[in-house]
Formats: sequence, structure tokens, C-alpha cells
Amino acid sequence: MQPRIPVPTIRRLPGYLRLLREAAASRMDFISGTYLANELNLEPIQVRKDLAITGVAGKPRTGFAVRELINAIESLLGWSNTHDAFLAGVGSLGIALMGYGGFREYGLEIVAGFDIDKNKIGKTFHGKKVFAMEKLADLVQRLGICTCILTVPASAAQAVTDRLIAAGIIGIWNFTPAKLQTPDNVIVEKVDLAASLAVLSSKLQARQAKLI
Amino acid sequence: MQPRIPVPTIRRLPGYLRLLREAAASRMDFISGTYLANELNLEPIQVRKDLAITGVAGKPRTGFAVRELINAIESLLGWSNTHDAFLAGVGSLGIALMGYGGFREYGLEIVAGFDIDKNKIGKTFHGKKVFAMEKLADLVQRLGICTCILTVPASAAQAVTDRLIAAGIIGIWNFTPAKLQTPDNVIVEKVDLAASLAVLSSKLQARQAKLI
DNA sequence: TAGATTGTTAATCGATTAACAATC
DNA sequence: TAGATTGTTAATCGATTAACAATC
Repeated sequence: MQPRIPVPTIRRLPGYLRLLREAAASRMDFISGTYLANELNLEPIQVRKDLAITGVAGKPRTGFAVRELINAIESLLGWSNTHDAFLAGVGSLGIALMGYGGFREYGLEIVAGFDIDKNKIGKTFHGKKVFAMEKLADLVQRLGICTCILTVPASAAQAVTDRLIAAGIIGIWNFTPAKLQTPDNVIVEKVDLAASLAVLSSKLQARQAKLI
Repeated sequence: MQPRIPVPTIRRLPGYLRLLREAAASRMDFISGTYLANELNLEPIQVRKDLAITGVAGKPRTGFAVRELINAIESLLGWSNTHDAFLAGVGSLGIALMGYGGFREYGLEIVAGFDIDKNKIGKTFHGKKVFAMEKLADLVQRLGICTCILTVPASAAQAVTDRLIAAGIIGIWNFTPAKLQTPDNVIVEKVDLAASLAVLSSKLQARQAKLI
């Protein structure tokens, strides 16, 4: 069992991974923590601490083996091979996410959408088909899916979540403003746009106040 | 000058605000920190500490005056009246955000989009017109806009950011994976989807590993 | 009055940062 | 060898949590 990894460290790993992949693409074999820190505006010591949790040992004066570090981070995050995911709620945000190919770099591939709207069911967006919510449990089973992106209206979020869990989904990426009630064995990660906007606007607000 | 507010506190304020607005809508005059804590799965002491920074005093046994607390949080966040914002990069995510009316509750209203694609310029999405990037500086001036949502491809993010800043934008809500280089007086808040997905997938990964 | 809730002060916890030895 | 970089141990910092008095 690994010593548990701090969430702030987990959140910085994709940044390192992006630079490491760029380095690999330009055939660099080694990369230093100092370089990573510069690129990401972090302290070198923080980068070293973060990388230490991967278990990869660096070479003094040389840095870290790029390929080895990529593998270690990918396996830590579970990004070594792509995982298929469903998406519930094919509204404008849902369609946008279905069209965003970039998640593949993060080990995620949206394979189908689900909705209750008869006008959407059967249609295809960005090459991905939309099914009725009733089909969910069966398809989760058949395709062995365990992750679902939630982009339904806030008012429907809890009800749909209950259905996802009943169907066997254990990982939910929640794009709604709703605080979901779920059992302990289900993992929910919320993309909290309101929180993010609050940070931006409060800083702008503080700045304006200072100028007056 | 206020004692500076911890970012984690700022991030929780919108959650309180949502519940307070619901309470106001159902004509409740007072609300207790205990209730807020229950609804949001937080510790009561944390809610009290957070609310303390608003400067609003609660009444023992009664709680906090709903209307007073709403006003205090809104003014802290700069959400008292809606601020107009531009959006740069009218791709699928950009269009989705232009169609999302929910930002109005967070004091943000997208008033126009900008793009370099001739096929998009002049068009209207969700009632919002798309302009050529060349028009940006002039419109920022004329409409007194200071915030821009950034939804361009990662490869264009830095170049577009430079243009935004040159045009007078001082607040950037960055939806791209790029780490932006900006002067100190510009405020950037990043919606880091990769970081969020890393947290979800690493937890799922750890869970699978434990089961084996 | 009794008791729920607020608010303050102190303790704890965890992440970041500093200092410095080890290494190639 | 000299010096850049890693890695470990300790110090600092800031947020969360605990304890408890104050209040209505």
C-alpha cells in the first residue's frame, strides 16, 4: 500500500505529465525538476516533493528519466490505458464535452450519451450516440463502464445520480452545481465553476476596491 | 482594508449563497450555520469561521439574517450587480458557455464572442454575436469590459491572452490547459479540468488496486 | 431557566518551504 | 574537481478542528 498522496500533489501531476510528454516527443531522455518548476511557476522543492511520491529516483545533475516518469505518473493516475465513460445529460455543455477530444490525453474516452429527451435519443453528436436513460444499466453492464460525466440540469442531478449508482457507476464527474448525496463507495469529483468564478471575481473586486 | 480571505473560504461562499437565496425565496428571515453545514456536508465550525469573514454577526439560537448575509457575500464576491464579459474562442465549449444562463447567478453575463474564424464572425449563438478579434480592443473600451472567458485551443492560448491584455482585459477565466504568462496586475483563474479528472481517476485507480 | 447557537482562543493537522547533505 | 541537482530532515505557514465561554 502506498502512503496516501496529497490531493494538491495529484492535481499538479497532469502539468508535469504534459511537459514530460512534450520532452519525450522531442526525444529528450532526461528532464530536471528545476526545469519543470520554471515552466509551471512552481518552487523546485515542491516539484521534487511531488515527484518523490511516484517512486522514481532522479540522478543528481541529470534529472529524471522522462519515459520512466511518464509511466509512473500515468499508472498512479490510472491513465496508462484509456477508460471508457458515459455522459448523462446531452445539453449544450454535454455536447461540447462529447466533442472535446482532449480528454483522451487524460485517459478518458466518452463512448455514449444518455438523455430523457426523445428528440435527442437516437441522434449522434460528434460521432457518439445518445441512448435513453432506461438503457443505462444494461449498457454499463455490457461495456463494463464505471465512470459517468454528469451534465444534466441541477434540478435533475440527484435523481440522475441515484440512477447512475443503481446502474453500477462508481465514478462521477459532476459538472452540475448540485452537491450530490452518494454512498461511501462511490467517488464524486465536482468541477465547481461557481467556486472558480468566485475566486476570480473576488480578486477583481478586491482590486477595484483598492483603486478607489 | 479587510484581513485577506483564505481562498478555500472564497470557494465555499457560492455554496452558502445558493442556500441563502433558496431560504430567501421561501421567506425565511434567519438561517443557522448548523443548517448550512448539514446541507453542504461541512463542519459547523467551518461554516461559522467562513461566515465570520463577511462581518455579519449572528444571533445565538437564531442564526444569521438571511438578507444581510446574502448582501455581504455578494459584495465580497463582487456579485452585487452583473458584470459583462467577453468570450474568446467560439468553439464547441465556447458556444456551450455562451448558452449557459446560470452564470448570471454568479454575477457574470457573456455579452459577445470573439474568434478568428471567418465562418463564425457575424454569426449569433444563443443570442450573442461573434466579432473578429480585431474588434476586441475597441469594444473593450466602448463597453468598459474587464473580464474575458478564454476557450481557444491550447496552442493559441498564450497569443490570444497577450491580445486580451493589450486590449485592456484584466480578468481572465482560463478554460484551456495552458499555463498563461501574464503581468502581475492581470488576474487569471484557471478551470483545470485535467487536475479535476486526475483526482477522480486516481481515486478510482486506488480503489481498483485495493480490490485486487 | 434550559439549551441551541454563536464567536473566540487554542490545538491540531497537513502542505509548503527551507536548509543542507549526498551524489554524479 | 566543481557545481548542478536530487533527496532527506526540520521549520514554517496556513487551514481546519476542538474546546468552551458568551448570548439570547
